Amino acid sequence: MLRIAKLTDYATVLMVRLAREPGRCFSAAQLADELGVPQPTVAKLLKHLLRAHLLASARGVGGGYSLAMAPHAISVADVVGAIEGPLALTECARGKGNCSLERGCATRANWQLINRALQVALQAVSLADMARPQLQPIHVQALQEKMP
Amino acid sequence: MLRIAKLTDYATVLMVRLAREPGRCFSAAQLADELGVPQPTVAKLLKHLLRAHLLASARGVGGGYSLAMAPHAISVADVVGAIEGPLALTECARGKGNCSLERGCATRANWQLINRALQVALQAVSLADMARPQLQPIHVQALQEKMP
DNA sequence: ACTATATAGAACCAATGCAGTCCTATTTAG
DNA sequence: CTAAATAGGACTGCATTGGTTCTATATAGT
Repeated sequence: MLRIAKLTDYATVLMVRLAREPGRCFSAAQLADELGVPQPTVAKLLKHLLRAHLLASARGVGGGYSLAMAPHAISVADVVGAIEGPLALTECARGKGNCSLERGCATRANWQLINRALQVALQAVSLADMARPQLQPIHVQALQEKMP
Repeated sequence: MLRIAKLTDYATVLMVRLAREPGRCFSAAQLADELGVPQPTVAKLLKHLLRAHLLASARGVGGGYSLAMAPHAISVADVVGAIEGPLALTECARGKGNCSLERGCATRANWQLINRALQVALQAVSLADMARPQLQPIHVQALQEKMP
């Protein structure tokens, strides 16, 4: 398992579609029709992505959504984060010790490192990359430099 | 989000505990008591881990569980896989196209690569590593060689 | 042989979270 | 002024998960 939510999956597909024509403005109905996903669901996702500042919107007739940044400046991590919130594999990985195991739980610090590795992996892939038919192998090297 | 299940978290804590004394045999009650997790829950997890061949068991009086392999030979990916099943971030990542987007979904192949990167990251960390107080930074380099 | 202590495996229940819908503003081009 | 859009909620049915319980089986010690 360890799967992302289905809605998050849709969101990435949406974003990749937008990334193929970065300037253009798409209405929710248009995207829903094109991707074969129900219109209300698409609309909801677009709102979420907007609030995360990944999209720009235009209201009224002829309005719609477009990318807020260049495709290469938006990562998969951004999209996942916008829909699912901050990445936290384990309960304790997001601070606030509501972990019943607290004392003697030596695995915590290690989970945070794994967490970080995952995040770096998702950040390494941009929408521009995803829009390409076949991505280059992901290079999560040099993790040390990115570590605090 | 993108979190592992709470039970999976428990499972790793259990396995790390066993990894600290690889030879020793622990009963479910013993582990439950030591970790502060309800006994039935611990028992269930141990059964799952057993079926995945990560543990060996001994029935009867004085019985219990112990690691089936050396701590360095069991990875976090093994433990996660034993509890949550095979890793598949997206619906389409696990074959069988029950993905409504099918046609024109160029993101699929790319998700599979991300998937793979994650798996490699989890496989790179063993129970022996987790048992250490502070893990070395994860090196998911040379991903190409591991790719088919 | 009998009993206490374990695991083996399955069935079961409650609750949380998620996918999806709907409704009511608000904005804007024509 | 109207039609076409987004903005932002609230709401609901369902699936998954966390957790329990029950029965069967194996084994060490007496």
